[in-house]
Amino acid sequence: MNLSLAEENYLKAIYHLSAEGTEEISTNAIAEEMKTKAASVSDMMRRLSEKELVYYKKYQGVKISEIGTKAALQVVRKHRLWEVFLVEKLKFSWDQVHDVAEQLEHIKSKLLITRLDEFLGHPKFDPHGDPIPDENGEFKEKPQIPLAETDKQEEGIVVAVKDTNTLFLQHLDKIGIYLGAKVKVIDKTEFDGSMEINIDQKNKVFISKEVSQNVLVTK
Amino acid sequence: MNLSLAEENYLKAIYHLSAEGTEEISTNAIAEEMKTKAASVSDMMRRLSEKELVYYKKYQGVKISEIGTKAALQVVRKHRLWEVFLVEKLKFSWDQVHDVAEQLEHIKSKLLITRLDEFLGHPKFDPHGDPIPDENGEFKEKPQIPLAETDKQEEGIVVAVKDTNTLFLQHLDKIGIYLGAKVKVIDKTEFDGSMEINIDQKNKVFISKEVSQNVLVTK
DNA sequence: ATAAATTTTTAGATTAGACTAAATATCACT
DNA sequence: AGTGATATTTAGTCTAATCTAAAAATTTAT
Repeated sequence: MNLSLAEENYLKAIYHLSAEGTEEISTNAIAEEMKTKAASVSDMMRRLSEKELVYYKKYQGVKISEIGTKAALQVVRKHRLWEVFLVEKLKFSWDQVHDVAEQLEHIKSKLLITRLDEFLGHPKFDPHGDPIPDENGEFKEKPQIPLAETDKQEEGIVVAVKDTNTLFLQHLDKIGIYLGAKVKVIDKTEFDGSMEINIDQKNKVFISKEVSQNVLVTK
Repeated sequence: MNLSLAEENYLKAIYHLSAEGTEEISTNAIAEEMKTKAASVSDMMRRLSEKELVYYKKYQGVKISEIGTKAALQVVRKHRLWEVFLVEKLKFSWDQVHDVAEQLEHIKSKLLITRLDEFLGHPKFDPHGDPIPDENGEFKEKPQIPLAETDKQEEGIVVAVKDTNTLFLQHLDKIGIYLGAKVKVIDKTEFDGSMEINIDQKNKVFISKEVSQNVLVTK
């Protein structure tokens, strides 16, 4: 199936919205995600529906189809492989990769992705800790829990962030939290949700609830 | 200046047509190069002219401007850097790179190109032997002469091809001619322009005039 | 259960880019 | 210089994607 850039972006948005909960996605939710207007979304849903990439009944929201999911996963795969390339080979920092990967994910070439995947050594996770689907769209999640839910004295490896907002990522850089960092909860304050943690058995830092809820770790 | 994909492609085409001879490019020549119709070209020339990327007088052909040249050279730079990446890092063959580089050249990110250039070790020539312009659009040609004009007993290194047609490149692969091959003219036949050459002091092959005119060498 | 608020869809315009057919310029030749 | 051939431009459509404003459906709240 040959999809336009806009179609790929809509599918990806719907896929992501589906992933985080409900199955039936509202027109407004998509409009917000895509930073466009509801009218444009309605229109596109009609077209995607004709191509059987989504199930769509007027006023009843939309649900991504099997083929739609396949297509979305291929875009996600490309996006995340490029992110690995940008960070590992071209030394981009966390907050620089997104916009560029957003463009690169639409390059159409099977061979390119096969070779890129090989070149990078078949990575299973991108620099934010998100899993990279394989050629068939299969992937497995790392079990991830918010740092906020980690108990005192417990340790974990930072594997992902929930919020990928640039300001947040820059804040993490500043504190010294990075992907793969080993963190240990030293102290937790119940009333404001803040905590004191130890990074790589070196730096001790205080982090707010906002931070601890958005940093995901594995044991 | 923010250019659309179509605008970039037109500028590149005009730039390439300018490079090989005349300054005033005809509407039809551009239409042929772009595999589109003359009417579409007229339309685009009007728009590029408004943006001062080309000088255009109705019925008098078009000439690329300074800013137009700068823009075209940046696209060429990106195209050729990506070609180096595809061939050297991802093991693409000569004839596989073009279509993909054609897409990659439109990715917009200054940082990406700076870093890619570094990663590749600031290459000066692409895999076809064509020079890669630097950030300012500067580059220098290797002195290149068609193999056809090389005298008997003379040697040269294959540095470029004139024709980048897929069938031609595949033919070269088959014969055993590649970029960087050391060739020596063993015999030349005047009446049909064919010649017998020696590749890397090993294989002896016969090549037609069509081939010898399109393979470029340096001494 | 009905009115008010909200969400979603439709209708109608707009823009970039391409196309065909028709009109107009230029060129080439006697 | 005039005419036929060729090249180029204009005019008018088309499609994908977007938008605003208006209409219609659904949800919420009294």
